[in-house]
Order: sequence, then structure tokens, then C-alpha cells
Amino acid sequence: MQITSRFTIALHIFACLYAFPEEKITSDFLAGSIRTNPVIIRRILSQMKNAGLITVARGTGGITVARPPEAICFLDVYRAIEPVEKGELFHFHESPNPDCPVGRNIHVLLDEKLEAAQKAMEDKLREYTLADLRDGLEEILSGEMSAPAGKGREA
Amino acid sequence: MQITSRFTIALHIFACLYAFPEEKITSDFLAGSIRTNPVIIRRILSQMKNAGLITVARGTGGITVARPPEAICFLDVYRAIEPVEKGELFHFHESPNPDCPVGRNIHVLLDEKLEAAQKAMEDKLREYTLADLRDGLEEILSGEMSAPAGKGREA
DNA sequence: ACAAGATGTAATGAAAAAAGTTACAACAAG
DNA sequence: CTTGTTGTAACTTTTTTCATTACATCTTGT
Repeated sequence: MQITSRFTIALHIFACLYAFPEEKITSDFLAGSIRTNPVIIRRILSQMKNAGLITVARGTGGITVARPPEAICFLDVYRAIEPVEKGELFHFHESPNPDCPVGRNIHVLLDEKLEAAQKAMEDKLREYTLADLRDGLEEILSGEMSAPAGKGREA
Repeated sequence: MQITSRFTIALHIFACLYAFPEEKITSDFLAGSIRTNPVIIRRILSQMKNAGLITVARGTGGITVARPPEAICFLDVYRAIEPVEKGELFHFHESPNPDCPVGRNIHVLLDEKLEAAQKAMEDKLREYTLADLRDGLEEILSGEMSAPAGKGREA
């Protein structure tokens, strides 16, 4: 099973904010870049707003990032977007047999280890910030300029 | 989104194998401990068999672990069970706009970082083996003996 | 040979979750 | 008060997971 595309969509949104600093970024604009429905975007924006990562201008439209890019890490975005059952990455079968010594203890037995694995991933997500995202994008785009799309490469 | 319960079911199966070394472990037996359908179990067994982690006795029934418990890590089990699209944990939206500089680059932009996060989790899963599982279970069960279930604790 | 008890797997269904869509109220600015 | 936007409810579609039934196949014991 995979982690929802909503997370990568959220990062996509930030990438657009840094890529088009002049433009007013609306949910329609973003939906065009991501190729999905504007309502999908608005729901994600809503979650990020509630998490205090951005502010959204009602009525007029437009998004502003609430903190400097160095101060928002991927984990902040992840947690804003994936508020899945108590934040547990791994899923247990609902009703193991309490009359079986294994069944009634399987959760305790595994919890610590699985949480450690989840934490390892989250710690890595914490290392990356929106500044990395912005810089990485800048680098890619400047590369695109010097070697434009299409096949126009000299022999 | 969460990782399928099939992974924790697989670990549950190994726990049973170590907890009941005398008994012949059948898919019916396991289904009883996990409280699911035997076919669910058989499909998981089939995956682990294909991955070379166990052998299953056809006809007569019974499961044997193919390697010593120190030689099978949680990641081996995870990979046997979750052969999700090229093993990618994070999911991208299918069709970002290729005419948008962000849309056509979002995948490259994020891939490295998300793979690093996934790898961090997998590296942690690699640290735990079935020997840890077996030992942890043994410890819990010996604790249960001295302080039996129910509320019979002395004041 | 064949009965008993397993596994292997296809086919199908039910339930849950994710993604997409439509519709419209609320809002801000010119 | 018009225009363009956000906020959100309601609903549908699609996908995925989980569960179930059915039956062919295999192994062993008699």
C-alpha cells in the first residue's frame, strides 16, 4: 500500500508557489499544473491552513506561505496532510483472537519495532525543507533553459 | 494511508510458528489465531513461499521456516508481502501537466528525497529479525505466566 | 484404491478508502 | 453589485483491501 498522492500534491503546491512568485496562485491554477479537480486542491489547502503552514486569501484568492522555507520541513507537510488513524503507518488486523497467546499479544510484540521504523522515515522527512525543494527546482529549471525541451541537442 | 495488515499478519504467522513448535501449523489454525479467513492466510503463505522464506507442505499441511530466525529480517517479510508498484512507498498523482515547468519536473524533484525516507524505514526494518520476534514473544509469555490474565493481582 | 484432511487458486462479493465532480453559500475587491 | 475566488457539503466513481465460496490438486494412512 502506498501513501496518498495528497502528500506529493501538497509538495507540488509549494513548488508552484516558489516557481511563480509573481502570479496569484489559485486553486484553479494549481489544478491545471497538477491536472486534478480544484476541489481536491482546496481540501489540501484547507488542511495546510489548519496546520498553520499557509494562509489563503478568501474571496480574492492567493496563497502565502506562513513561514520562511527553511522553517517548514517535509514532515510538517506530511503531518498536515496524513492525519491517519493516530498517525500509525502500519496496520494491524482488527480482531486477533484474545484466547490465543499470540493473538492477544501480537500488538504489543510488534508496536515498538514498527514505530521505530515509522520514526526513521519521519526523521528523514524532517531533514528536508521547502528551501531544499525550492533550490532543487531552481536547479532543474536552469538546466532546462540551457538544454531546452525537444530534441535540439547538437551532435 | 497505511501499510496493509497483510504485513503484520505475516509476522503474526511467524510468531505462531515459534510459539507452537510442537503443533502442525495449518492455515486453519492460523486463521483461528488471527481471526480471518484461511484463504487470506494461504495467499500470504504463498507469497512468502515464493520469496523463499518458508516451505509449505502440500497435502499434509504444515509450515517450516526456510532459514534460521536470525537470517530473516522484517524487511524480507515486508518485501515478500508488499510488492507494490515498483516498491514505491509514496504515490504521485498520475498525470501532472507536462506543459508546466513544475508539473513536468515534480517527479524528479521529489524522487531522491522520498526514496531516502523510504530507505530509512526499510533500513530500520532490516535491523529486526525473526529472532527478535521470537525472543520478544517468549519474554511476554513468561511474564503472562507469573501474572496470569484476569484481575487476580494481589493488593 | 480411496477416504481424509490439507493446500492452491480462481471467481466473486462486500466494505472501505481515495479521488473526482457538481453545486452553491460566503467572501473580498473593484 | 458584478466578478472571481474560497469553503464545504453531497454525491459518484474508482480503486483497493478484505472476505467468502468453490473446487481441483496433493499427501498420507488404511
